[in-house]
Amino acid sequence: MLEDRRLAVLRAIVEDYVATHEPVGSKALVERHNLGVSPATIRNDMAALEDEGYIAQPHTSAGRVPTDLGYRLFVDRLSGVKPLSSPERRAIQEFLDSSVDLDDVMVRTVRLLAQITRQVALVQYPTLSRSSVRHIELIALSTTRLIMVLITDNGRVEQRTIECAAPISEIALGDIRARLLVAVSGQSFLSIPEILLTFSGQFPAEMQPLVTIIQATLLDAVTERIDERVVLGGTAHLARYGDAFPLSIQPVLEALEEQVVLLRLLGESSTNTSVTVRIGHENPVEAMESTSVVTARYGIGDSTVASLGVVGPTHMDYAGNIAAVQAVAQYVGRILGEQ
Amino acid sequence: MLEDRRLAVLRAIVEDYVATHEPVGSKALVERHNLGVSPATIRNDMAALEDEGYIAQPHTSAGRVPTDLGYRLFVDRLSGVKPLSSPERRAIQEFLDSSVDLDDVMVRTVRLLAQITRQVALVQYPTLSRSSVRHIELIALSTTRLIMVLITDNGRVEQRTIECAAPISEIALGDIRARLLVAVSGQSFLSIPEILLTFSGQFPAEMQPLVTIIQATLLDAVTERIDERVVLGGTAHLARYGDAFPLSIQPVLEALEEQVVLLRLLGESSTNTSVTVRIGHENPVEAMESTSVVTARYGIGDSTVASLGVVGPTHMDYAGNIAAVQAVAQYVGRILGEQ
DNA sequence: GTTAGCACTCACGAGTGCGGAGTGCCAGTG
DNA sequence: CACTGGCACTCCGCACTCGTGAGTGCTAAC
Repeated sequence: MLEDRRLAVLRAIVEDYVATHEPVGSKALVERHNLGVSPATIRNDMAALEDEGYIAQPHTSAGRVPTDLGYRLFVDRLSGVKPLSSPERRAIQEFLDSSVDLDDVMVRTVRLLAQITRQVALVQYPTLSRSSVRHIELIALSTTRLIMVLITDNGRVEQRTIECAAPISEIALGDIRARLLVAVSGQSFLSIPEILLTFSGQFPAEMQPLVTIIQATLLDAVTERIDERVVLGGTAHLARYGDAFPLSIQPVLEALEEQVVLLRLLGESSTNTSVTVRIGHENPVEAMESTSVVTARYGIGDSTVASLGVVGPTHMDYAGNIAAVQAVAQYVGRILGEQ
Repeated sequence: MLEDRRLAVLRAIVEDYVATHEPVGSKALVERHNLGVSPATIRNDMAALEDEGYIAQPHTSAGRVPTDLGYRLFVDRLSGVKPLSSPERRAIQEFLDSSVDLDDVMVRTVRLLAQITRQVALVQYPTLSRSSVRHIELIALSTTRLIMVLITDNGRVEQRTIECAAPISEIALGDIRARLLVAVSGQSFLSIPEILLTFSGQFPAEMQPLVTIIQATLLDAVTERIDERVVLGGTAHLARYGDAFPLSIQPVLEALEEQVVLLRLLGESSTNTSVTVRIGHENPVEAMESTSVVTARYGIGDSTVASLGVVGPTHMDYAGNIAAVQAVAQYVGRILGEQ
């Protein structure tokens, strides 16, 4: 009973603070929410909540502000996910349905997510590690330069240019291309390194330099670059909070320019729950100490393919963002499955 | 003589204002620059410059600030391009040399440009209109879905997925692929529409639906999407000027998320001079009224391929940015030519 | 054409005072 | 024992004042 009210107070504080971005006091709290008690009682609860570390006051005799821990409790225990309205759902579906290729799906998704959450959105390309090779192409661009194009079964296209020391023989290249196609076509990316182990044996000595460099490039493409691409959108939303945004947005913008950072933000989401929320210092990136990240995995069918999510200030609308991220992840998975 | 000093005064004002971001007064001016005259004289010149619209004062009895017109004159008449130091040049070369493919060149270029200018950088992909087709590939991903991959002679890869109403016949697809390859291979993008006019005639009636949709997609790819891609980097630099940045950075960030805007910023650069500078209201985009854009074209050999540039506040270091943009454009052209 | 002097303007910062929102504590009540 | 009303206290934020100084325009002299 008592515990219940404390939690209700925390919830009310978070809701008010998210709405106003201003420290919230006991009196305002009882006015806005109809908790059936007096401000004085609320103050006692607040004092307790502060002792436990869920809220804090910026300075003496100011209202209370939720701490990271407070948001954590709020997210874990209190907030029911509010489902999107059906017009919203229809809009998502229609918007994503009109995509023409994978790039387009990614770009549209990131825009959509940024727009409905009014936060910075991240969308990771389907990971290569779960994909298999649909086609591989080797094409000479000049006498010493060729391009390798790799097409996955879910429509992702990877390219690499290769610079050769010696002039490329068209015949040798055709030969390698044909045999490589047979060897890797339909194979999963994870099995490629093993397949390549014995691949170069079938070629005569004079072709070895070319075979070797092609092989190395392919190996590099299926290992090094796995999971690499993340698209980003809606950075303008960061500027929406004038000075209200904790500190400057510069370090945040800087961090968001690093693919590595984006991958870390998205990457380590747990697999058991559908949506992962990382609040403030819980983030694995230092510059993101004053932001929260909401991510979800999306997949084609049952297999997990990649993650997407949003980044915003810790005082974000968690319920809304969680719902949006979840819904968009669902739809993206569906779209990719359909195509 | 008199005119000369006026220009020198304008130059000094611009330089000081760019350095300090604070209105500059007559006394400070004679102290920092050794113009051989007294503050009073400078004041007369300032009054004249203000009448002509080159400078303005934020409020009565404050120092002067250059207007867009002032910057324009400064750029046109006064600033000598300061060449990059040779270590800088070497760094550029080395950094770009280690790129593995076109995507990589673009990403590295935008990072490099953002880093040396400390501004937002834009780099446009080589335009398709000047490219020709090196290879085209059609690959079935499922029974009703196929992917078209287009490879240009400068290593750019374009992809499109195609959804068919009826199941795709592998044999028909192979046939179309072979003939399409013969028809468009080596042809310039501009000539593709013409070539396609008579292309479908050689196929029997039952293959027409498939041929038609492939043809339409190819046509779409070589016309609609031409010039479309611009990469962006260094947005964090916008946040560097606290309140000093004219107004909020939000509209600027929003505008920079639109590919169309980026293309307009880059696109209309004049061809006769090597570098184009557009100052404040000279920009074709409303949200960019308080920013300046420095762009240059880069090309492989003599043919113009695309543009790159930087975006920053009007009070930017024009001489430095012009030099950097010019140098980077040169090196990118060289790298793309080499590969 | 240049300079020195002078009166004037006005943004800015420091200092002051006050109101109000908020708190903690304590004593009283069902 | 939990809740409430009351009270003293803190301290932020705002408005106001005022002195200072940088900067200007004008005029008269060189």
